[in-house]
Amino acid sequence: MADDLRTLVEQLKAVSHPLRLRVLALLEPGELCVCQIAETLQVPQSSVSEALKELRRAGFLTERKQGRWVFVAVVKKKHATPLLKSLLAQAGSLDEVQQDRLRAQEVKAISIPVVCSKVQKAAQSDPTVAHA
Amino acid sequence: MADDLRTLVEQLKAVSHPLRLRVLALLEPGELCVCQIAETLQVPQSSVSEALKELRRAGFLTERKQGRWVFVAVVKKKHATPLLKSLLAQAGSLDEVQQDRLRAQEVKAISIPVVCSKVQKAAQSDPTVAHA
DNA sequence: TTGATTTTTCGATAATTTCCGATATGTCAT
DNA sequence: ATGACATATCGGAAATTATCGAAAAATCAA
Repeated sequence: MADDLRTLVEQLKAVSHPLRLRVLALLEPGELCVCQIAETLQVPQSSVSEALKELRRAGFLTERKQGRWVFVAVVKKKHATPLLKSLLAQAGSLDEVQQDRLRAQEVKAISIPVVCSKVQKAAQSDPTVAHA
Repeated sequence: MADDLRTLVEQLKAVSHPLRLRVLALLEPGELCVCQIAETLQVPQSSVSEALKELRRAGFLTERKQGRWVFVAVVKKKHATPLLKSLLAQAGSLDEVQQDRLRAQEVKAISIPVVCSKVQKAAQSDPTVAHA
């Protein structure tokens, strides 16, 4: 999939960004929907959406639409380049990533509609800080 | 060496750039001096120097000063992260990289002082095109 | 249909990066 | 010391990217 230099550079650019790398690493254990990611990482939902767009363009993600929400996941190992695999391995051992994953567990314990509305309200009300 | 997310992102940024990635891949087979790289890739010497600075900051290169010139090489496998290794493996199979390496062979057949003066003259005279 | 809900896209500013000629630094030879 | 040469750094204009609120699009439910 990275059969020329430009493509490889684009893939690297996709992950050389804190949020995008966190999102990719967050998804490794299993799929999440957009609002779950936003809530887990405490960032605006539109930022998550744009991060996902880049990761998709790079070929790192797959999508599954279920009703109104979109679940994203890392491509299966079969389709992952060696580079992606070792990137995930290396990222997976980082504290910050492990904490994100713990947080995702908590978020997954809440029903998706509740998480989504939480994210939406956080956007409306308070800028910078994340609700109460 | 990449024990936190920010560090890993910095390393990825270092290689998510066509020239920097080409330089890194070019050095895998063995050390070269700055002017050899500039001549091989047909880019201004200052651009090479800045590319090397980033790659060094990321911890990918080692340096050896010999007289007026500086030889750079990729760190030994012992000190390379898995990520760096698979990056080099993947880059090494790209056509563009292989062509660069062939060109480096030709450049290495010329004595270094001659190569260096060539690079220097190319800078003075003709912009964009590479002399006659 | 309308309204509610989730995600994407747009818009516009700010911040960062790229690029390369010109200049500075450092090193050798004399 | 001086000059020649290799590399590094600077300056600053142009291009790219980041960020996130606001608006649009898409989907479901009634």
